[in-house]
Amino acid sequence: MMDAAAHALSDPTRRQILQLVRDDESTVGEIASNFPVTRPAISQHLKVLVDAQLMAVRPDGNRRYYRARPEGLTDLRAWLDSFWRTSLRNLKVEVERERWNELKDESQHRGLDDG
Amino acid sequence: MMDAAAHALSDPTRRQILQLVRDDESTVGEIASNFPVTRPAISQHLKVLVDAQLMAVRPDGNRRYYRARPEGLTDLRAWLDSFWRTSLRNLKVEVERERWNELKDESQHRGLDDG
DNA sequence: ACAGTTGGTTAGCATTTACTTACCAAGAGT
DNA sequence: ACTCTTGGTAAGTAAATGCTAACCAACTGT
Repeated sequence: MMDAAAHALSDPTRRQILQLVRDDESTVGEIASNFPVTRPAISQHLKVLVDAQLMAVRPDGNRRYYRARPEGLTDLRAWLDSFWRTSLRNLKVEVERERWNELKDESQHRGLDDG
Repeated sequence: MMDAAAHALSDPTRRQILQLVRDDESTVGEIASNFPVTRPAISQHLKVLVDAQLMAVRPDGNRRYYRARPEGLTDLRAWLDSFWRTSLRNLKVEVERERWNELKDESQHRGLDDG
């Protein structure tokens, strides 16, 4: 599920492909012309992206139009978001605890100085 | 930058490690005990995660406490969010255009039937 | 019918990756 | 001092990955 999406996004070329078709569908040739690698390489990347449900194909006669499929990112985004949120919350709680301890220390020192 | 984070997250074991230390820091041994692989393997995964800035270490005597570093996800999250949002917006626009064309067709047919 | 375009697939290659075993260094506890 | 615990590092290995060159299939336009 999410494994496929995470794996697909791990390659920089594949991320660039996604960005390239983000706003407009385009053919394999068009996509490949934007990269320093051969068309078969792009074709293989496209297969990975389609398998991961991050892209969809629309055959039209001779050509095949590829477009981005944002829904394919849902699971990964959910995971990332959940992780990010709780992790950050924990961090904040800890920082607050530290600050609290510092304040306690200060007041204790003040108490000693006064006594 | 983001490449390292994306690459680090592409491995399921590394994602599980992150989730494991999401709420509490823990030592290498503790982490490793949750996986079917040897401790050196975990150590290597931890190196990847730290290099990608997704984790931080706190040495304490003999042990090393690892914790998640959510800030390390900022760039990747931003990329994903931006991609997801604009891509989805484009999709919506297209669906609306299609629906519009359908409506136009319908009214044309009605016109023909009436004449 | 036939040449050109478009793009998926295969085989082979070099590199990377995830793993294990063996080893080593540093701190902890007796 | 010396042993045990903890964990990083190195070498080696099998599998996966990204690439190219060569090939093939399907559709296009003449």
